[in-house]
Amino acid sequence: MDVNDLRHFIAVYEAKGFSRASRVIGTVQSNVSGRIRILERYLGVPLFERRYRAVVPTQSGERLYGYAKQVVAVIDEAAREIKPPPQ
Amino acid sequence: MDVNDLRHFIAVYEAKGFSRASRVIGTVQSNVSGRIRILERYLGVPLFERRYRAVVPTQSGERLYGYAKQVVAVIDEAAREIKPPPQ
DNA sequence: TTTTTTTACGACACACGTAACAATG
DNA sequence: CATTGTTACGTGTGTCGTAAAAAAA
Repeated sequence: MDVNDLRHFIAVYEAKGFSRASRVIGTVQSNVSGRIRILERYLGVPLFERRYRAVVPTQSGERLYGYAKQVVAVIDEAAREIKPPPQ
Repeated sequence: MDVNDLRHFIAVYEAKGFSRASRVIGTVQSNVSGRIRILERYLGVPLFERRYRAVVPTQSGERLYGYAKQVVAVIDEAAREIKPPPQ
C-alpha cells in the first residue's frame, strides 16, 4: 500500500468524485482512477460505488478512511519535524 | 515519502547494518542503500552514520524511527482488517 | 582477505499526462 | 450535450537484481 494511493483515496472520499478529487490533488482523472483501482486490487475489495454524480464509499472504504487519515497525518508531521527549514 | 522506504529504514535501524537489513527484508544491499539515500535526499538530512560494522542513526534518524514504526503499524493493521481472508 | 557499503548497469514495471471511449442524466 | 469515470498509449522515471568498485580492519 502506497501513501500516494492513500492521498488519492482521501481526496476522492472527501470530494465525493474522481474529477473533483483530481482538481484538488492537481492531477488528472485518469490517474486518480488508476490509483484507486490499484488500491482496490491490493486490498481485494471495492472502496467506492461509482454512480453518476455521486461516488459513495463502500463499507471497506469507510473503514479505510480513518486509517488513511491517520497515516498521512503521521507522515506529514514526521516530514514537518524532520525536514530542515528550506535554506 | 514512501512506505516501502520506511520499511527499509526500520530494517536498517533495527539490524544496525545495511547487509543484515537486506537479509531481513529479503532483498539486496544495493537496494537498501538506494532507498535510504532517497529517504535522506527527500528529508534533506542524513539518517545514519556509516561506520565499519556499525551503522548508527543520527538524531534525525532517531526521530524518524518512532514515526516510521507508527506508520507501518497503522498501515499493516488497516490491511489486516480490510483485506478479505484469502478464501 | 573478509566484511560492508556504494555505484554502474540493463531489464522490467510503474506513474504521469494526452486523448479517446463509455455511461449517465 | 455536458459531465463523469474508464481505458489505451508513449514517455519518462523508479525498482529490482547482478556485478564491480571502494572502504575499513
